[in-house]
Amino acid sequence: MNMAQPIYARVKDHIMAQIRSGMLVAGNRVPSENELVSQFNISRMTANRALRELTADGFLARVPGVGTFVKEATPRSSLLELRNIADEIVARGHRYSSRVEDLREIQATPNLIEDFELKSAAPLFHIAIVHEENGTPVQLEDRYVNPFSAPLFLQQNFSQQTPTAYLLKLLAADEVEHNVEAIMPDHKQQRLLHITAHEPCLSLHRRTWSGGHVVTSATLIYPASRYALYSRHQTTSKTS
Amino acid sequence: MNMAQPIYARVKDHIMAQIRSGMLVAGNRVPSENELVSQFNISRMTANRALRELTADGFLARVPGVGTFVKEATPRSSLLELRNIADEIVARGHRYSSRVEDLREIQATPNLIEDFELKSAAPLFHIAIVHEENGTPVQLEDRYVNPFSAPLFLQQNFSQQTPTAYLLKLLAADEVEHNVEAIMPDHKQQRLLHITAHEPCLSLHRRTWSGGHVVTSATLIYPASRYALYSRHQTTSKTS
DNA sequence: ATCACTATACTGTATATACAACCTTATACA
DNA sequence: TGTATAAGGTTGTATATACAGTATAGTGAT
Repeated sequence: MNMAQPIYARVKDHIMAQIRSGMLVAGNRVPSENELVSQFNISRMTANRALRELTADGFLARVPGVGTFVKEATPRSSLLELRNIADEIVARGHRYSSRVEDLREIQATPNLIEDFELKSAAPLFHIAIVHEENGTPVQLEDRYVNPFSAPLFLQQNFSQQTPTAYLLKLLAADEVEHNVEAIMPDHKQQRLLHITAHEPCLSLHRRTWSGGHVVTSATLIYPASRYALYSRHQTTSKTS
Repeated sequence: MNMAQPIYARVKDHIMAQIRSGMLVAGNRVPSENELVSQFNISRMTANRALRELTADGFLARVPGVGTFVKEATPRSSLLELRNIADEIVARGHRYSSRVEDLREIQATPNLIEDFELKSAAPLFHIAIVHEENGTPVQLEDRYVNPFSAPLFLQQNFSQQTPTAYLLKLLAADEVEHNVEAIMPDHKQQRLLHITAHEPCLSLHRRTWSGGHVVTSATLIYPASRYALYSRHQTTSKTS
């Protein structure tokens, strides 16, 4: 086979494209192995590999004797990694949108002076942006950025590209600090997230260093009913 | 095949056991597919599946024309390290105490069957324990344990040693999954944690694997006013 | 000594075939 | 009507075979 992509990968892409486009949603049945055999003129083992790998990736669920089905996409954000929420939403096959609520230069408050390890008040960039999944607000991002690290920050079009994506492209993160709390959002936050007064939220505060300086400090607020933070990783294998 | 475990899984276990025991360390070469064929009297496709899946799991790296090698285990730190809350409290110079609220064998519910990757209902061990710092409840631990992994779990004295400490001593964790949410605790949880009705809590759900099996599944509830999750770590490579 | 070629080992993919286990539905029988 | 049985579709696993692509070691000719 002298193809750019192996057949099983093309079958995987074909199914993922249908999931991402919304043609297949959670609970829907995907073609059986034999149906894929007829559809693509491939062998059953190739179809099996495509479905098996998508199952291992968590997108499908298989039931012996019954069929293969699209799994529920649980909205959750990766915890330890710096990932772009827009990518996460699109990867679930959902629609991403955002509203920029504020974007300007401000003067560092005492709290921010501490956050950015400054010696005295200095200008910082600030952005407030609401990230939406299928039109529903799922994250309120309140971010401050060091002007020396990203001098062109204010000129970016953040309806095209999230602040995270821009900063990741611009700078390599050397060090990351996370602090996670459960909070009751204030009135303004409730309004921006379209939630009621009694819904708790996750507050993820993250500082990122690059080249020994604090590049950005962000508070990400997730409504509890719509989002969770997730991580799964292997640990160093040691027996002693 | 009327075996308890499929052949490819046994080959995977065989290799993982060597990695865990230290017989194979990072950089070492593992047997080639044809060597596994001779060693186990299996077909090459079965050997291929074992090595391919271990590669997808991140334990091995394969180089066409050369061989298959044990990959460097990248320790991903911290927020979510398996730490013993008693040690943390003592490390702060405070007094640790605990109250065991429940400790017995139960039958797996559908949710637990999924959590533990079981095929059908089976017995599991359960413990509910409140951890206290200077007499104030700071964590409610609701944990289920696989009896095959820790058969003597129910006989332990958990006022002397936390479940986490016992399990860590008994088993090496290969993989850990975390899910963090903000919740409003129910009445029972409020009572156990001595908090009022309007205080949000962090809910940290953690599953731990050892030797390819889910060893334990725990939900840790922290009152927002008394605890936050924190991590700070260096990143070796740029995250995309 | 250098280069080209060959043999060999290894991974990667694809197919055809086979059998087991499981589930649902239809059918036959009591 | 109710129950057993059969049939067919589904996933899960295992094997034998084939060919392509890659890396390395060795061989031989120049």
